[in-house]
Amino acid sequence: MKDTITSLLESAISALKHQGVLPDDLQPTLKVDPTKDKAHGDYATNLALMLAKPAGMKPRELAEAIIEALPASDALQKTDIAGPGFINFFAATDAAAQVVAQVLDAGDTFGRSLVGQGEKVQVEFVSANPTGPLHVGHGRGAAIGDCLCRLLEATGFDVTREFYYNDAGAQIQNLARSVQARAKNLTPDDPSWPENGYRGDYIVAVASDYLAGRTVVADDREVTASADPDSLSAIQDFAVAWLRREQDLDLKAFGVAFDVYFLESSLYDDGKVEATVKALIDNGHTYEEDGAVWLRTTAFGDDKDRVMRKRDGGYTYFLPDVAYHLDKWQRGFTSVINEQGADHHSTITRVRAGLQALETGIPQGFPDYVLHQMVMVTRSGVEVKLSKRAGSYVTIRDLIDEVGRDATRFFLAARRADSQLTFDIDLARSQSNDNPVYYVQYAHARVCSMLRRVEAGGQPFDHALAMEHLALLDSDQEKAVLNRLARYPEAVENAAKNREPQQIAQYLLDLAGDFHTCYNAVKVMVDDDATRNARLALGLAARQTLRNGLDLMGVSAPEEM
RNA sequence: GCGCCCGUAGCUCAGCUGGAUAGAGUACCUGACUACGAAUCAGGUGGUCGGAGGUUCGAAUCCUCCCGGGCGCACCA
Repeated sequence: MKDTITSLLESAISALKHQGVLPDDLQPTLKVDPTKDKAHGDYATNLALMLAKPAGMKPRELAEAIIEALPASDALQKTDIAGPGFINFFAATDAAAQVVAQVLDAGDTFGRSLVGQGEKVQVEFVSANPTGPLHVGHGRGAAIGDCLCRLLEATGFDVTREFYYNDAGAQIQNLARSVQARAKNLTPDDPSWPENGYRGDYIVAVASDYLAGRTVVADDREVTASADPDSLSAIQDFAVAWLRREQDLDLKAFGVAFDVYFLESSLYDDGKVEATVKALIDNGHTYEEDGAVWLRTTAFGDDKDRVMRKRDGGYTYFLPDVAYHLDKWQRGFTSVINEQGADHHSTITRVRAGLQALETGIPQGFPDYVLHQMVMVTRSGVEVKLSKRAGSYVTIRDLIDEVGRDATRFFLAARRADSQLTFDIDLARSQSNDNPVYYVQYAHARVCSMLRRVEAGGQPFDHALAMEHLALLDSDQEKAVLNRLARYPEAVENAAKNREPQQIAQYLLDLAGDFHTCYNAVKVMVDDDATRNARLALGLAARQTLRNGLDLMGVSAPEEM
């Protein structure tokens, strides 16, 4: 519908150019938007307002000229000029209703497109170090990152999900010491408890499995415990595998899976860190000062230079980061999105500067970032502090257990990534029926229920008959649903392009709202075969679209609730 | 002090990259199940879009400066 109007406007413009009303060199960008108020028709354009000045005419006069020049079309019922010079388009009912046929024909593929043209995209998200169960911040990253991947897949990209972690740094040694202390029956209150040791209960479980000689299998590793409480390195190997497995289970419960697990230590093992250092030095972007080697990141937009090799000979964290992103580029990912917490935002400039200093032709904006702001969790009106070390943080598993996977995923992905989020556990748990996700799922279940009912009543849905009578869908409520359905493909494309999963959540709430309103206003189970089947078809199209949208969010579409 | 993000109804948040009278949910009032599922719907109360300037036909949206909040600012990761 939108495309039809756009092409009509294009011919109108060229006609007006021909008549000399508009200057020949004018190249207006056409903007046709769905209207908010149905009194303004179905679609509107601000074209006359945009062109009034270059044309030297009053907006309303120009709008009249444009309408005059518009070719005749069956798709339009009428056009109007409104307000300061908007042109409103009223779609002919049978043309608008064709979207029902489109949705039912396309089925699961409705809304999918090929705009990505098979381009490889890598999305790195969660990337938690294996020192504890995933917390709610990781959950937000998982929900947003996975939804982003689904959106990119739906728009024709070839997506790789990647999880990056460090199994060798200071935090991992701290983990090993904490497990060892538990294995030796120490508690965090003990004077010889490791400084800043991990206090969480899971450390007790790791220690007990270690002493029992258990074998743990994670997605990317398998380790059998040696049970020797004095071997710190054996404890470390086991603890890392144990927590990787724990995180795998968290992610599985959340419905998120990764294609690649990438180890920071492999960058050292494969000589990639050394190679990166050498390239940076060879390119002349480094200097020595105070016994350390610095990278001149200020040459690439940073506000101060950064140490890359410490006085003790070790590397700072950002060097492997640069080597890692060079590796991504070399693996053929020209498009890389990093989804991470906003507390890491300062690495963006640094990593990009390091990549530029390598002078390998990597574009300045590589990689892309989607940052999510902090999640504050409240219980009984009091903030629950997120702290791995304290061991009292809210895990993603807690939330799934308390409010369910669907609600948790929807809640965490339904808000803009760059605004802070308050997750009120009491509200999510005690009033879970008020959660928006149920509103959307209920709309889906309602259509399923109708379908069951007509089949049980011996009047099953007649697709061919429905398609002949789609023009009967002419009430305001039905038109609202039709318009909403027609906008779904664009919503998916926009959400993917803008990297904003919450736009899908918003769309689903809008569609469910339109549907519920229609359901209450227009009875489907009527005697007239043509009317009943046309209305059922509308319901089925809504159900299909709800299902497709929920799938993009990794949320189920139940047939009954 | 410097940098990034945010500030929209009592509360939780949308607002389709500049459009028409700023919208949902929740909370609080009024109504609708002897019709398809009331986990729903219809109506009402509730706003100086943090503030002040600017850009233009038009600003919650873009620019500048303030105010307020969050997060960063290591030879930690």
